Amino acid sequence: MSNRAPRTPSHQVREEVIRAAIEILDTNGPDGFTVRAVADVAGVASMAIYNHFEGMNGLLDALWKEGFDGFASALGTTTGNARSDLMSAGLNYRRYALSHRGLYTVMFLHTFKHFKASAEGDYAAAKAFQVLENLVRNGQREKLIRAGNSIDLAQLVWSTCHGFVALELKGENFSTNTDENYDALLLMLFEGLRA
Amino acid sequence: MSNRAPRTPSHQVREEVIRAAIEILDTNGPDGFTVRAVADVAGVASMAIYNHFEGMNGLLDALWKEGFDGFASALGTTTGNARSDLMSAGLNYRRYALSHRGLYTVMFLHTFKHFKASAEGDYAAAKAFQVLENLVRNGQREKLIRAGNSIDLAQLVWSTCHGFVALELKGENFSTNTDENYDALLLMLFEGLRA
DNA sequence: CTTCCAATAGAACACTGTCCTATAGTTATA
DNA sequence: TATAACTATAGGACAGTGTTCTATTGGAAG
Repeated sequence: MSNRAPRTPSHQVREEVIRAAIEILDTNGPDGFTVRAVADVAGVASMAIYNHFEGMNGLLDALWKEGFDGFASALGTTTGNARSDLMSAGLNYRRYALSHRGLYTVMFLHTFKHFKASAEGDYAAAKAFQVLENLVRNGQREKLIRAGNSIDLAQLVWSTCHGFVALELKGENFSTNTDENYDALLLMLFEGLRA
Repeated sequence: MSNRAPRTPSHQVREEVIRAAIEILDTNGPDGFTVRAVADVAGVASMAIYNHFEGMNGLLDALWKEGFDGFASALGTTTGNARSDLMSAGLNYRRYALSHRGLYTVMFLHTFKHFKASAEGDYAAAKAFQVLENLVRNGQREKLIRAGNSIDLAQLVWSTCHGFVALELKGENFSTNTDENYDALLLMLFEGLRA
């Protein structure tokens, strides 16, 4: 007879590992995020992380890519109205970050040991940024945002949203009514960038 | 005869350790930041970090406090003119962060394993935030900033500056002329918050 | 039914934070 | 000055890290 743990079908291992990794990061942050812990939660042998990814680094890169792809989707829900698209992008930025703490941690909040995003990872990040830049350009076309380098302006939007969310997730938020204050941040942003 | 390393005088050990810790964080970030590495760079036995601090956590807490104290000083250079005080606080925010990468990393950018700031650490952070809040209040008194909860408004200022700096230090800056774009960020901020 | 891929268990390595012990340099006190 | 108290040092130990290697065996394809 066999004492072995039941074998996870090959085609499920990868997604199980990613699901477990996100679960750990969502719940505990980077602290308990180890190869062995991820494998345990996934119900999979540690070696799976080396066979299906390239170790911890490869797993992080997969999370990075998944994170930025989802981020681009969350920001890019266009309705045609430039103003509401910009506003909802701002709101969705925070919404995505709060509902995907783990992925946002990998993308923006934590420096994982030895981790460096791959070329595809950088590309995914650049594509997410491009979504934002397009929104800015649409806003400029509609005279909602002032003229100027759209990359620079998009960077300002990104910085502003990220700063708020980063401090909120780190617990460095001294504001009491955080939701309303984020609305105020977005209004401030559009007021400060208007044509 | 003795093969031992020369002994560091007691009253110098603490500052040597802190100096070494900052040096490592400034140069390599959190990656090579280990008890043994800090001790080596400081020219001190590893045990010093346990005798003079409470291990790695205590060292991080000391850096946290030093960082926020310096931060408060950097932001709080008041000249009497509310407008220029606000503007220079914004500029000094980034200047401090860039010239104290290591401390800024401890304060805002990295989640160190098991680290939780002490009560005194939190107090130092709150005091630094208060400096910002006072600047906002002065701005409100001078009708440079709109009425409203000064804590919430200060949080917006902090978020905005932090977001830009965090992305810049993380290398997620797509803008070309970063210095000018930060100036634009501050102008956007004051435009968006004006009375 | 046989073959072959891959998921498993388990050991091993260097490196991490942490703690313990023993030694010896430094300082303070008698 | 001589003794005592303090503390910086060396070095080992432990449980966890990421990583790699081996051997076994479940399960799917032929």
